[in-house]
Amino acid sequence: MARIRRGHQKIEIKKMTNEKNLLVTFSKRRFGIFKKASELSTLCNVDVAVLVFSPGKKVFSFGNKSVDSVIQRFVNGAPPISSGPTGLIQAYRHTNIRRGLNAQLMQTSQGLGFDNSTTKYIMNKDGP
Amino acid sequence: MARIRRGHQKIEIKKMTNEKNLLVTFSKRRFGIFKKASELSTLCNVDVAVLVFSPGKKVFSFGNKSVDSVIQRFVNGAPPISSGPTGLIQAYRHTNIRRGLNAQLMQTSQGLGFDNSTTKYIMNKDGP
DNA sequence: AACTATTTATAAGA
DNA sequence: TTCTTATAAATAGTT
Repeated sequence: MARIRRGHQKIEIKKMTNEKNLLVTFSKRRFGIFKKASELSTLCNVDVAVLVFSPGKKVFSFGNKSVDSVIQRFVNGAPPISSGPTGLIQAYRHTNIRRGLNAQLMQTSQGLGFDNSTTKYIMNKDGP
Repeated sequence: MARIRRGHQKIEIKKMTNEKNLLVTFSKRRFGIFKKASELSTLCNVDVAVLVFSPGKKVFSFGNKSVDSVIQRFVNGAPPISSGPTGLIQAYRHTNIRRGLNAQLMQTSQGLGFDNSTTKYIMNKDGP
């Protein structure tokens, strides 16, 4: 058939309204991120973990090692606190203190719907 | 100058040997993943967290919310265990049980240096 | 699920 | 290290 192809358009980075497209896009992009994470891990010989919650509230994760070991390494800036009613939360606490500001700024950028071309991404960075 | 451009080549996905290139690539790709994660989060209105350890052993993280809140949501399949000498590890334990196989398979694929064109990515998936 | 036009990421270079 | 740009890779819309 002699149908003229209109080409594939770029999309705006904002919440997708079409639920069917959203689900397809979610799958494609989730796969894409996991692949990129895998490549980064291999190329640079570093540990990477990615956690993604689906629209259906399932959780998908990727890690070059087990996700749990990477998370544990992440949390390890804080020695595990093994008592108290909110033990797990407390275990994260002191890393939270150091990451708090950046985390907030990052969230703010997100909230404003930041723009590829001009906005700098603000990233958490923490280390020994 | 009349230098002929040789063009930019694709690279193999294996550990980079040139340390300088590795560091540049690490920075670029880390940024790329964080951007992708941000887009996924916005487009599909889902929670995402990414943890990356640098070659210099620093940890970089991205989350649409605070990384900690996303990790906590991830771990929440298991009620926090707040006692014992390895409290934090125990808190992860029962999610580990369900994710163990996939995590191992994924790691195996990594170890074999898997190939874009043929290998299927095996991803962790867990949910209620 | 598979196909392509287009957009986006990025390897190499400046 | 930050910018440029040619090529490779991801992906939006379609089939």
